[in-house]
Amino acid sequence: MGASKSASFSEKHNELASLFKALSHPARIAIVEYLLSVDSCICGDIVNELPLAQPTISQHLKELKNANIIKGSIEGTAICYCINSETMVKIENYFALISNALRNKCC
Amino acid sequence: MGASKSASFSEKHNELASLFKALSHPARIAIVEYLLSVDSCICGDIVNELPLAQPTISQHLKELKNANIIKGSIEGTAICYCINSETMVKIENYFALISNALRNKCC
DNA sequence: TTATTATATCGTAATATTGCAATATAAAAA
DNA sequence: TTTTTATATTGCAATATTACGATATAATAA
Repeated sequence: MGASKSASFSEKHNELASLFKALSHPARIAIVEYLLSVDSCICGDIVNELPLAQPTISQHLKELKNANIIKGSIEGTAICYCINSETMVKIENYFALISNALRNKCC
Repeated sequence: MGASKSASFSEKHNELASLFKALSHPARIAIVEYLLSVDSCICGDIVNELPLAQPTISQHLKELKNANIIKGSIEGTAICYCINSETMVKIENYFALISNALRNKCC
């Protein structure tokens, strides 16, 4: 048989896994960090920042958008992408919870 | 052509992506949360906790171990797995950094 | 020694991801 | 309108992941 027994797992576990999957490619990490590094959200030059062809970047942006990690809004001809801080805080809180739980452990 | 242009990206971006890739499957999230839920690290019963065959779980454990998300030590016949809190704190700090950077943004 | 028990590895089929050329779409500029 | 510019979609080849049966390994129990 093959991939994806996701139906066997809880909604919560699947959602978390999807979030991390969106961040599981160096190009997508690079996009997130690039969006963090620029002052405003006025983008449209992500294609020139990465060593990938335009369709590939478009695909990565789509995955980040589907995972709610970035938001995109039409700005004339270009599309303005920026990071969805809500999602970032959500992930931060998850790990805060984890490392808090770990503080009461031996190991 | 096909997958993985990872050589084109920075070491840092590849490392982060690998970490998130290790967490990008619901079974591996379930393993992490199970390890968090048990009091001690005495495990060996992860196989009974998940709806997957033993070789599949062994494979997932290997990936989590390779990513330094869990640690395993031999405990007689069984192997005792537990979460590597250092790595968890590392990820937590990364997102703290991100949401901190986002506080100075408009969007 | 011979079970038994727990985990790992191998081999392989099913499926998913990645990357890009070609092409489509859609808005602004000429 | 036609051209230009920016982004999205399609189709497909290369590659990676997922899952598991069969089997190997390694430690303890009988």
